[in-house]
Parts: sequence; structure tokens; C-alpha cells
Amino acid sequence: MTADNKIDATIKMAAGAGPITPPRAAEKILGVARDLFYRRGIRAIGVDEIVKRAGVTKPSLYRSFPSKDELAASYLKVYDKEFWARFDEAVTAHPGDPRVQILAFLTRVGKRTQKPGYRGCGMTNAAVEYPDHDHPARVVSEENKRELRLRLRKMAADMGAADADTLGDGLLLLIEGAYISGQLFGEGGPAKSVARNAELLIAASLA
Amino acid sequence: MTADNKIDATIKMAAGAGPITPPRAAEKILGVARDLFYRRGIRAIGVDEIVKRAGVTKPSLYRSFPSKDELAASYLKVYDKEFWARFDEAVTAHPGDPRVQILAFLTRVGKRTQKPGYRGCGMTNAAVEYPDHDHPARVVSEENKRELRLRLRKMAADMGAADADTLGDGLLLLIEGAYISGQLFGEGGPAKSVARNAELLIAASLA
DNA sequence: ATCATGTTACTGACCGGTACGTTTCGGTTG
DNA sequence: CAACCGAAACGTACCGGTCAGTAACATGAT
Repeated sequence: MTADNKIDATIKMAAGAGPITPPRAAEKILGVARDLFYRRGIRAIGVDEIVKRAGVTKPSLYRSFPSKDELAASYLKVYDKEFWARFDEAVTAHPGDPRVQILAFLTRVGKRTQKPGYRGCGMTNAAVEYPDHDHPARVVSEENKRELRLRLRKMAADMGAADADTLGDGLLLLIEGAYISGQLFGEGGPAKSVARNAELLIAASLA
Repeated sequence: MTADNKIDATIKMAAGAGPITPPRAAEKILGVARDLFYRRGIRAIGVDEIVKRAGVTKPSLYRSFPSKDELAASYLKVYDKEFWARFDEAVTAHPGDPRVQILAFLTRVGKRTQKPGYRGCGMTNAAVEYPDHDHPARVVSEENKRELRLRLRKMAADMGAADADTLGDGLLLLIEGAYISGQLFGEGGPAKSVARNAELLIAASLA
């Protein structure tokens, strides 16, 4: 929906250099794929439906993306970018206070999970759909989660936690739990208390 | 793998009454489906592969199960039974002490998530694969999670937590997070600290 | 002989992916 | 200006393979 700009990088190179003008079709395809893959799952969506909704044809898809799997990976790269934008927004809003930073992020996550039609984290869902570690989509997901784990552990250390790695991992468990519970229970589910539980866990870890 | 007994109930009725003799094929099919669905995902497995590995043919499958979706639901009913067996085992091992009960359960979960080839919770994975709330497989999953939430909240209340619902939900978030992180990170992932984090969260919630 | 079970062979729909012809458009010429 | 050209972007029509599901027949036990 948002951020239709800056998706060029995820589309395979058009010209060698210069102010490239990526094909219009590729943008439409990636936008539609993003929406359908997130809402209904990657395996559930065929390329025919994507090109139909995008108002283009299959060869246009395969000229911009080498395969459906790579299109899925491109979708996740967009998702990854938007994720870190949201994360860093919470971080920069409270400079020097990692505890408030993570709480601000989790408050927003908690709210998002309560919206109707919430479908969890696109990365997490893709990893569930594709157990194979070599799958292009899963590679993007795993990289995102590894990086998130590192940052959470670092934030826990900056808070002064005695066992920072355990606290960082605990926060990651709460986050992933919120993603899943959000789509499992919908409104009124356990995910709405993720920020409060993180607050308690942090308090116990700093004592 | 375990508990090949008592799967009869999940197979659609054979005879009207009496000591029914369920078809051998149905058991084999359900056993193979259980293994393949769990390890590689439901959508990823075709009925052809199931019957091939089970050493039977397709009509045998469709005489015992009305559809692939219902076969998936049957697999999850087996999974549900085994889940509650594990859960109740931890409960009955420490009568009257809900805090130790949940900690014992989570210790086992933490260990399971570290085993190679761990693929998370079959229920959770199925819910991710099938967003539609009407899907037979998802119905089973949602029922299991609803019940788990209730029991966790009750255990939190029995512990004497001031805000029992929040603690119960927090424990559920940790559990779901462990399931997902277990399959995302594999060995050495955040899921190994799920019991320790639950311990901290409980301590903070009882103070 | 009956009845529950297992088997062979098939259906139409859809899967991801592609060979090949058509359109569009910016740039270079006379 | 106009005629042209070549490349980039696009569409038509199709590929073999696999999907879930089934009709009709064979087998074996009681």
C-alpha cells in the first residue's frame, strides 16, 4: 500500500547504468504480489492471478523477475525495508533510551495486530511456508530475523541487563508471538498485551 | 512417530457401531500425511505423494477422508491430542503448583525447539498456511489455541498474579515465539531461553 | 454371494514457465 | 519536418507437468 517509491532496487537491473526507467509493468506486478502474497500466502497465489490483477501478462512478469520464487524474495525485500523503517522510527524517536525505544516499537506492533485483516509478519509467514533454507524467500526472512536478534540483544545490553542475550531473545520471542497470535486470534487476542509483558520482562531482567 | 494408537477417532466412521476395524490403509495414510504435512507443510504436499509413500492409491485415501483439507484437519486432530498429552504430563507431574507446571512444560518445549529438523507447531503452521477461518485445518488450530489461552490464563490466576489475563497471554506469546523461532533459527536460537524468560516474566507478574 | 476393501485409468483445472509475433517510442538521418 | 530504424516493452498462444478428485473394475474374506 505505502511506499510505492524505492522499489526499483528489488527489480532486476534494466539498463547497465544511468537514470534507469524500470518497466511500468514490474512495479504494478510487485505491488500486486506484495498485497496478495501477504494477505493470502505465497503458495496460495499463482502467477496467473498476479498478472491478471496487475493488468499485465505473464511474459512481462518473467522479464522483470526470473521466477515466482524470486518475485517472492523481491516482495520480502520490500517488506524488510518497510520493517526497518518502522523499527528505526521508534528508535530515533527516543534517542539514548533503548528501553523506551523497544516499548514504543512494541506498542505500535500491539496496535497493528489488533486491526482486522492482520496477517502477521510477512517474513515469519514466508519462513513457515518454505522450510527449505535455500529458498530465495526464506533467505531474505532469515537474514531479517538474524539482524533483528542482534539489535535486540544489543539494546538489552545497553539497558544494562545482567543477562542481555537472554533478555534480547525474550523480547524476540514476545515479538514473534505477537505476530502469530495477532493473526490467530484477531481482535482481543494475546498480542495486544505484548508491550505490557515486555515491560514486565525488562523490569525483571534489570533487577 | 509416536502414538500410532488411538488415531481411529480422526478417521471418518467405518461401521455404524461395534468394535470397528478401521481400514489399514487409512492408518497408513494418516501416519504418512502427519509426517509430510508437519515437515514440509500442507500446501507443499500433494495427495499423490502421500498415497505413494503410504503404499496405497488415491481412491483409498478418498474413501477414508472426504478431501485433502479434511485429511489435513484429521492430522491436526492427532497433533492436538498429542499436544495435550504433553501438556497434561507436565501438569500432573507437579500437582497444585501451576508455576512449576508451566515451567516444566516450557523447559521441554525449549529442548524440542533445539533439535535438528524442528519445524515448529503444526497448529501454528497450518494457521499461517490457511488464513481463511472456515478452512477445516484452521478450525482445529484455532480451537486448540483458544483452549490453550484459557488454560494459561487460569494457571496464571492460580499463581496469584494480580493481572492474570496479561500474564497468561504473555506466556502464550512466549510459547508461540518459541515455536516460530525454533524453526527459524534452529539450534542455538532464541527459543532455548523460553523457560528462563517465562520464569522472569512470572516473577515480575507476581511481585 | 455379499460386501468392504484395494486398484487401474482417467478427468478438467491449474501450475510455473516460454517461443514468438506485435506495439511503442526515442533518436538519428535526409 | 518527415521518414526511418532499432531497441525496449508488451501481448497471444502455448508447453509439459501436477493438482485434487472420481468412475469403473478387481480382489479377498466371510
